[in-house]
Parts: sequence; structure tokens; C-alpha cells
Amino acid sequence: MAVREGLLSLLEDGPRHGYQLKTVFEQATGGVWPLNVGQVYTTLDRLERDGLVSVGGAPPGSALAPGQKIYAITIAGKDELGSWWEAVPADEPPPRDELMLKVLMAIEHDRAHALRVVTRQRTVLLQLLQAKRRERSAVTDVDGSLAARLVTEALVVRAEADLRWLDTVEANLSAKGK
Amino acid sequence: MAVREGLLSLLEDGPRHGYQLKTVFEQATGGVWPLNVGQVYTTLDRLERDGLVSVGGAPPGSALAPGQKIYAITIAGKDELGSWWEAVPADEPPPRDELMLKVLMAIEHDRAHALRVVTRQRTVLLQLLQAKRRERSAVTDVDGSLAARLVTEALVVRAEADLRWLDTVEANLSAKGK
DNA sequence: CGACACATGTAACACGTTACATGATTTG
DNA sequence: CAAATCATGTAACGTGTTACATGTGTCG
Repeated sequence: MAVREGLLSLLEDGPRHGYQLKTVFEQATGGVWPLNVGQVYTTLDRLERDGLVSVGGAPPGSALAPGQKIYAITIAGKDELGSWWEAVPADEPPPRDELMLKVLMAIEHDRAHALRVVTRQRTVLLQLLQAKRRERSAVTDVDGSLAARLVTEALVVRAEADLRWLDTVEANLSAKGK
Repeated sequence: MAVREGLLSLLEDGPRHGYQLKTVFEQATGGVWPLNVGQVYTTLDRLERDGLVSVGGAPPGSALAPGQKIYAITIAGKDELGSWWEAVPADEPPPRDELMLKVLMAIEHDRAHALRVVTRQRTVLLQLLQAKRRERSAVTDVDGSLAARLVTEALVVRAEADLRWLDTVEANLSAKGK
């Protein structure tokens, strides 16, 4: 439920056709989230099926229209969007995060193994973080869209959080482990 | 690709049957990640299809066996697991995160709207964070498994990161926005 | 003309998830 | 005995994702 709501929210600005949505979506996400056009159409089909968007043929006052369709958001769609803006990702059950799962499974397997996994993850994550930091400082406010900068920033902050968590895990393993 | 590798890694400790895996999985994740039994079987089917586990009939020296099957990890399975332990979640393209997407879409829509969304998200996230913190301090080292504690800790750290990011977003919106 | 962007769509598959059906075994 | 737990499985559906087929319009 991400692409779905994403497209829906783009349609709130006005009717669009499929290809346009792909373009706008990629712009809005700073070019870091490529979106396969095919997925746009399948998602739009599902949105139509659910009554959240309506499809129109050729645009009213337009001369150019090969087989073009125009999608517009419906009342029901706007309602659903409204809920989406309000909603906060539920944390019960907690999101299945790959790093978390990996560490937990490693612990279940054997503490020594877990320590190796944690160390390894931390090393690579740290490298990634430093790369992202360089990327961040390289992109001055001028070039690079606001979106691109925010995404980079988010990744940096997330990576920092993961590193901090890995430290906690290691502390727990070392303390209780002996 | 989370349940899949999770089950595989549980099988590294020795052959198990489906129901057992459900139980162990839930224990290993501190009881916070419920796993529908049905999914265990479908996932095991897929693992078998891919040659990562092999299925045996009744356990060799066991008298009890109604229709029980025993699943064991194969060489190929161990190889894949090895890669999994080493692997670090790719960040290109960056993971499609709901919060990120929501904020980016809000920005594309209209900056004032984006500010409202950010504020709203921060408020609720902060409440969640505080609840988690209380939960964390309530669970002393005695009760609550290591796994459960680590999950709570992870959620706290993640929430803090998200809040920090939301602050950055707001700063950017306020600055450039006028 | 040829390449490229625009534009639409289908088919196939992946994983995750839930609901449901079925039966054996254990335990109060 | 009745209820809970153990145990296996199927059917159906949801989203995400890729690969492929098809055609138009534009620009060098």
C-alpha cells in the first residue's frame, strides 16, 4: 500500500493519464524511486475496481488522443486519501524488518554467530552511512531537488539508528552472554 | 523475503516440522511477530520447490507420525543462508518507506499540506515513542525475553530517527517555503 | 529513416496474509 | 467427553515487480 496511495495522491492535483503519473511520481520522489510504467496501469486498474478513481476517454477539449485514458480521483478516493494522510503506520505487530529479523534469527541460532552477524552488518552499514554523508554534503541546496535531499537525509538518519541499535544488541549479547 | 529466510535459518538448527517452526519462530521473535501456520506451509512448499529444503516422511526412530513431515535444509539452502547472513539490505533503490512516501507526496501536493502532515505524524509518533519507552523501562531484565527487549529497543530507536527526520523536513519546508 | 520518448496494456510470478477444512492427540 | 493444542494443508486474495508486445509522435 504505497504505490497505490502514492498515485492516488498525485491524482488529487487533477486528472492525469498513466504515463504522466509515472513521470510525476519519479519527480516527486527525487528520481530515486523508479516506477515501472506497467505497475502504474495495473495499480490504476485496481484503484478503478475499488471505485477510488474513475476513467474518462479523451480529454474534453483536447485534439490529441490516440488511445489515451484520463484517470480522476473519486469522492471515495478522496476519503481514503484523507485517512491516509492522517494514518500513522501501525506498530502492532511491529513491521517485519529484515535487519531485525536477521539478528533475532542469528541469536536464536547461537550467540557467537549473532555477534559475527552484528559486527558484519555494522561494518557495512557504516560504510554506507559514510557514503551517504558524502553524498549529502556534495549536493548543495542548488542542484538536487528538495525530495532527493530529504530522501538522502532519511537514509542517513535511518542508518544511524540501525547502527545505534546494533550497538545495543552487541552490548546485550556480550553482557548476558558470559 | 523475510519469513522465507527466517524459516530457513531455523532449519539450520536441525530438521523440524511445520508447526514446530511456527512455534520456534514466534519464540525467537519475542512473541511480537505472530506467524500464521498456513504461511509456514506455503513458504515451506516454495522452499522445497526451490531446492532449499528437503522433505522426509516419518522421522527415522519415531513411533508418532500421523501425517507428519519433516523438513531439512539442503546444501543449496545452507549456501543461500550464508549469503543472507552476509547480505546487507540494498539501498539502491532506497526501500519504499510509507512515511517517506507520504511526506514526499504531501510536498508535491502543496507545502502547507505537507507541514500539516508532518506535524500530525510527529505528534502521533511522539506518543507512540513515549509509550514504547514506558514499556521498555517496565520490562526489567528478568521477565521478557532478550528478543522482546531488542524489538522494543529497535522500535524506540527507529521512532526517534523518524522524529529527527520529520524535524529536518519541517526545517526545510519552513526555510525554503517563504 | 532511425532512435527515442510518449502511451497503453497483458502475462506471469513473487511474497505475504487470512480464512477455512480436516484430523490426531492430549488434558481437564 | 469436551476443549485445547498439535499438525497439515488448500483456496483465495492483495500488492509489488518485471518482461514483453504494441503503437504513435517527434526530432535529428
